[in-house]
Amino acid sequence: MTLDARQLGTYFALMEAVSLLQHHVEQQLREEGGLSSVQFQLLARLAHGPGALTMTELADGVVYSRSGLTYQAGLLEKAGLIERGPSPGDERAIQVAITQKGRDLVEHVLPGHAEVVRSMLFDPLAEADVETLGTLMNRVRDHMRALPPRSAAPRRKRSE
Amino acid sequence: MTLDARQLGTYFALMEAVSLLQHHVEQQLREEGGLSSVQFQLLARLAHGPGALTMTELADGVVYSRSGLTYQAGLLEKAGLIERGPSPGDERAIQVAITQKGRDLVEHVLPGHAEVVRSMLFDPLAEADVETLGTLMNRVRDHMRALPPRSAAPRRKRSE
DNA sequence: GCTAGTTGCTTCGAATTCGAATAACTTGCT
DNA sequence: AGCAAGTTATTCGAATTCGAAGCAACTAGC
Repeated sequence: MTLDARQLGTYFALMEAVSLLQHHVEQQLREEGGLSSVQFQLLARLAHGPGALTMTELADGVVYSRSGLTYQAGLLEKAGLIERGPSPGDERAIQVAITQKGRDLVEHVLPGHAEVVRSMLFDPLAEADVETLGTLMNRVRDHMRALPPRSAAPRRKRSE
Repeated sequence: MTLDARQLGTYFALMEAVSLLQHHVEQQLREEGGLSSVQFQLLARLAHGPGALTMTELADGVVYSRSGLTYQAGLLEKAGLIERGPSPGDERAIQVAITQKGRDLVEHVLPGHAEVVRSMLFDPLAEADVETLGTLMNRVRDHMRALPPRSAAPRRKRSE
């Protein structure tokens, strides 16, 4: 089963565009905030969310390995942007919370970040296109999230 | 200038979906061919193109740093999947060509690769959606490629 | 044909990433 | 209770990445 020409073209355009966008976003964040893209995503998730999250919840949101998250959390904590504390319910879990300094930094780089995304991604799209793209990618994203984890799906309790 | 809610939702869905897809593709390539995503892209580009490419041409296509490409080309050559030779016109350029073994490997992992992309990305999309997505992303990609290069940093005075 | 500047690639060091192994804790089963 | 199995986070080593510096070859100007 192979992909037809149209699918291939769509696939390549999608991956290349995102790759280019990622690259530019990375540079903007580095220049204006000294942050990597991953660090910004972590901070933004913490800043936007209601309260503290555990390491696992954070990793799930960013598609990151746990060990990589430990490393980044160490850097962010050393920089005073987040704080780690024990979790009330579960002794082995860690609650990660953003500090005021972290919030300030996110606020500081956010305009530039938004500007890069706007000028690169949304500039060539009409308003209706943005909605269309959003609808499609939300559908795709939800579909991907619902797929069984690749390779040897550990048996889960029956559907819930 | 900030992004509105619809733009944000579109942006997040796009990045997350591609991230998930990347992750699964990476696993499939590793399992079935012992290749990283980057290595596969390089081989695929060489296999599909007309003939040999220079290192720079290869790097441009994959948005990779030159030094990273040198490293990967070294690995691929050691594995016998590509060959590096002098370039006719320019003594300092390197012509990179794929070997038969490289072609065979690409052919071997291609079906699985296509299957992952199909089941994750195209499964939830109707035919018309694929065309729509392709049209939009091609437009975005072309727009991004046409933007002034990121490296032209106007102000470089922060010497710290 | 010489010298300065540019281009193509590689080498080097530092930072980041992942997976496997480990430690601490929780849950389930008998 | 007590032991086995699962979960959560970290540490460790190996692989990969990037940018800066270095080298060799080309180009332009004199």
